[in-house]
Amino acid sequence: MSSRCEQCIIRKFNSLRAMSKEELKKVSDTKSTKVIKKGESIFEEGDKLGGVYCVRDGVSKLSKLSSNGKDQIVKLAAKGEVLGQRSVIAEETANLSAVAVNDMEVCFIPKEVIINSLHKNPDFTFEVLRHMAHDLREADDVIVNMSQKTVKQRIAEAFLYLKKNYGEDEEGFLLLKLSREDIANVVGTATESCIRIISEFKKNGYLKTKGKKIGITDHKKLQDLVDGF
Amino acid sequence: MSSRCEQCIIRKFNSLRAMSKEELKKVSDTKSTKVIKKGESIFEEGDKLGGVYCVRDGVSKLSKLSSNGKDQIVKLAAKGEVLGQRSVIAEETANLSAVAVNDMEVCFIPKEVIINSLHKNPDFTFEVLRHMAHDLREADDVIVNMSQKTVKQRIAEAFLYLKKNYGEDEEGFLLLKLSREDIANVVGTATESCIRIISEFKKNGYLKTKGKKIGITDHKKLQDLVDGF
DNA sequence: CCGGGAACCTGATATATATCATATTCTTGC
DNA sequence: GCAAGAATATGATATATATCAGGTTCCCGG
Repeated sequence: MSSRCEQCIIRKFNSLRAMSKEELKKVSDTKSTKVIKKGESIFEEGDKLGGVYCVRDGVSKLSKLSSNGKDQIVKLAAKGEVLGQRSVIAEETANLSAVAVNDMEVCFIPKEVIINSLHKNPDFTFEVLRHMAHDLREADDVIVNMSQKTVKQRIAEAFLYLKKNYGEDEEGFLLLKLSREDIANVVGTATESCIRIISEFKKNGYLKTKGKKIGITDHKKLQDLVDGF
Repeated sequence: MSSRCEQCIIRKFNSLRAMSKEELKKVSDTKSTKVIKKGESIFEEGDKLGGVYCVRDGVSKLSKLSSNGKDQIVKLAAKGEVLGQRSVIAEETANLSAVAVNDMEVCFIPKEVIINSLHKNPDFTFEVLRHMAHDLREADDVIVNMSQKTVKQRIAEAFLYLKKNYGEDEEGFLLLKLSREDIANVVGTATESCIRIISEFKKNGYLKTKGKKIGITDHKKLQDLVDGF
């Protein structure tokens, strides 16, 4: 259960890989592993975070409650991603809530260890910076999509994204199972609209369903839709 | 015209302030100052940037062309801000275009100098990181606003933002003069819709105009609108 | 295996916003 | 100071999407 960070393969995928042996030892000695069940939250918008969370398994949705009472999902974070980094660096309370989409296992790393390395190890700092630069680009792209694409296009794009990032099973169904409500909250639309469009895609032969599972049957048509044809 | 960075007051407002004396000297020796006239671009989406641009005067709009042919303005950058940093750090081509909203003066700093400092000076790297963390938070907030607020709310918010960040003259007109089209592109709506809503706000007594100048006459009402009343 | 609650689905209708068309007003170069 | 083009304004209409209301299906705990 509580293995050593030095051996942890997850680390290879995030900025922790730029840490020195000693730093990793420090992290490993102070970290604690937590199991988060589906639907539970890791932290909430407004929380003061005492550290960051390294995702070992499962997927988390990062969302923010709007004044109209709806939750906007800003990002999905899977294995290898580090949550709470931005807030710790900016010394602000959390701007987003992190809720488990399925059962998760995360490692909590106290912020002191991270901050210490940020001040002493330029390689690590630079690595964190590179990741954040990447996140910022993605966020900018989301802004453009949100304001310039139709709901239909955004839903099509969401499915392509889910396929690309989380894959599908042997039968061609998406591995990451999101509720229609979650998809609606990613895309920024009403749940009913989302359901309606999924039905339409099914009728058109772009998607298939089996129980709650959803699979892509016409990748190209979805892509064309996103590109505006 | 071409003054020394060591004396430049602008620097106080951005991450360059964390540079050492020697680093600043290096920047100053390699930088070049450029004048950009209103409407001209500093760089375009897709350009390979050879360095970053430190804004000494004027305001730039950072925008991205969507597949539907519309320009979405993602951010406005004024005196003290550094443009192109994200692309240089991520070693990617520019994701956004930077166009001058009014006459500008910028300093071009070759990327080698920046990258060199990023690898050697943890204070500087951390400072850049903090700025980027801040930008990322703002971007996340924009995503939520874009998808959850009405056009009317977003326009109201835009005016409050312009007042807060760029101020107003003695008569109460906004100092930063944006065209209706630009405002529409910030907010992500059609120019006609934007004009219509501005007219409505004028009729309601929230705004006043004089030629192309726009002023806020009822701050509270606009704020209430944004908050959903 | 059954009952009940949650998730999903569909229809009718309301509403916000985009689009198209045209008029008016500014602004800028000559 | 005027002509011409750009920016602003406004009306009519189309369309996408939200909202409300009532279903059906799924799935889990007992």
